[in-house]
Amino acid sequence: MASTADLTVAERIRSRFASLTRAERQLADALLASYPVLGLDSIASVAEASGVSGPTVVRMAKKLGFAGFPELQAALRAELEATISTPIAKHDGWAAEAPDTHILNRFAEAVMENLRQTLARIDPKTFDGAVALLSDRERRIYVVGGRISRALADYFFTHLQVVRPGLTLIAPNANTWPHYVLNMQPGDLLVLFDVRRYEHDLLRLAEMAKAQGAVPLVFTDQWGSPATKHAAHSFHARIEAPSAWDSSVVTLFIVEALIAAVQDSGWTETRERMRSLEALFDQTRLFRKFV
Amino acid sequence: MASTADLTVAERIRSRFASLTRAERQLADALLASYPVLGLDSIASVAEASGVSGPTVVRMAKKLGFAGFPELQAALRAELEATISTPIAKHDGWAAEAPDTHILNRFAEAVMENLRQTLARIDPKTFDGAVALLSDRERRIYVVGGRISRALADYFFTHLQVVRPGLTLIAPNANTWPHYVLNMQPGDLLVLFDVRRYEHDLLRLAEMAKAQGAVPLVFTDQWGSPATKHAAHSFHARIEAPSAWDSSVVTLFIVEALIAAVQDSGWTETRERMRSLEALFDQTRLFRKFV
DNA sequence: GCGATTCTGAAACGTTTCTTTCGGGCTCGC
DNA sequence: GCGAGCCCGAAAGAAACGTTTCAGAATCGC
Repeated sequence: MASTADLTVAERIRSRFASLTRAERQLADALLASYPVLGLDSIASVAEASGVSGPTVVRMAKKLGFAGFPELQAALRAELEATISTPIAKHDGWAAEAPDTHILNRFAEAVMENLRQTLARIDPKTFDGAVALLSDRERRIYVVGGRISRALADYFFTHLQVVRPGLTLIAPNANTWPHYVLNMQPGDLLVLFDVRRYEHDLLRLAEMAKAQGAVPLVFTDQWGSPATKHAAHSFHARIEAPSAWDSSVVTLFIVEALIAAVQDSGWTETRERMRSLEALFDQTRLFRKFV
Repeated sequence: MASTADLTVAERIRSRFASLTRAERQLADALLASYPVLGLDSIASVAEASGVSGPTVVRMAKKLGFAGFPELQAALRAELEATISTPIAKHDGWAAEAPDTHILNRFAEAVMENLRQTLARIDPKTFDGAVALLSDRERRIYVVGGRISRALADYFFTHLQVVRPGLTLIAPNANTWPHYVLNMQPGDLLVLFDVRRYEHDLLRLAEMAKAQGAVPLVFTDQWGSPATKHAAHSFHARIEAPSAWDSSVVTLFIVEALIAAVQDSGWTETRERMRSLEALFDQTRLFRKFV
């Protein structure tokens, strides 16, 4: 059956339509009419939906070159997968002069796959919900991270601080955390970065904050920090990498996208704040004018 | 079950993710990663593909509000039928349930384009050269970043510190920088993060360090920090984003790939160091054992 | 630390599904 | 009109599938 190996099920049906019997044509019509979903159902369902008997379904599957009906279904699933989720990590995006096995290209492949799968998991409602919370100027925002994710927390804090007031970066030392909780008002946000290995203190902090009426918002990995149990919203970034460590690239992506969205939601204010910031920089002559 | 009756399977998974167990999360992740095709396969296949057991699949189906796995499959087929008529997401890898114009998808497009173009520009020789320098245990390494890129410098420092000794994170305050320069030996590395707007002090630091015999290594954007003039190697990450700020995602990508490469170059030593680190963590009981 | 609780997969079980058999029914040619 | 040959589905048999049970393992709370 090598000749038909790479044809789709639909193509096989059409090409052999002439040699099909009456009942088989009736079945073929039904399959093509609601393609490919009907073919993914059981034989009994397919048979009933197309008004033929079970054996007819099996016979046609064999006529089309399959060993049996399950093999036809497998072919349908394979088609579907190819149609729906073509990997974005096409090789054209790679460092062309390095071999495929170079760490750069292996890493690129992993990161693109992480991004693709993470996007498939993000619920836009979660995203928009988080944006709404972060945009609410009435709420203070506390930001905290773990050992590795502290840099991400720092990044988040630095950027959002430009967009809006009322931010606090919680110090790394867990001993001081109760002090922050003491100041939290109901409705305040606790933005918490926690990727494996999850830190117990962060879970405690989330619990304490929640008890105080604060709203936890968690950035974590695909497995999920235990703190997500208490979270109003949580973001799960896929972090796999060809390395002894996990990749934070996708988490950073989410952070940046969130900040961009918050910034959009109050753009006139943000613009004003950025202008003020520019003026302050000019005064301190911290930066060169331009390059 | 009326409340969840009209949710998609994907939505049900996401909304109940927090209440899933470890194995169930692993399964949920796999299902969403190749959604919806994987879920249309048999329990045995799903279980194997996601590395869990059959019973786990059944249990999760029930947790999601279905009578059993077949009912979940039926729901998937129904979804597929409903969406199959609409043109399938051309932009594979996007958040399929959000419109193309949603900030998430616009950001994803920008980041992937950044990654592609950056990879096309990276010379593997530069990369390998930097790896060789960073792997040389004879050289001390000083790490410094600008206002925004400080978080990246921090991240770089934290990870490389596990891989090898001899790292110093330079404090943000430029006043103290001459002290560090004073201690630099010829051959030492200065890893410098500088994206626009380029900071004059960082340029000065690079000049001073070079005069002392140190070797500057610069992470910057596509336009290039002025400090690249003095650099032994420089990495230009493309940083465009649909936002008022630049994206650091690709820079972080290069950082992680570099660290992975350095780690590979001295894996036996790295492994030993990581074990020691584990032991230290165990002693301080800073982390929970696992998920 | 040490029980109580929860989680998890191997194995057994019952069910559904797929396949084959086989005889009635239909078509077509003469 | 009549028989040969093909088509078709009911029913039985075979295989795969989904489900439940249960005991070991991991985790949690004290």
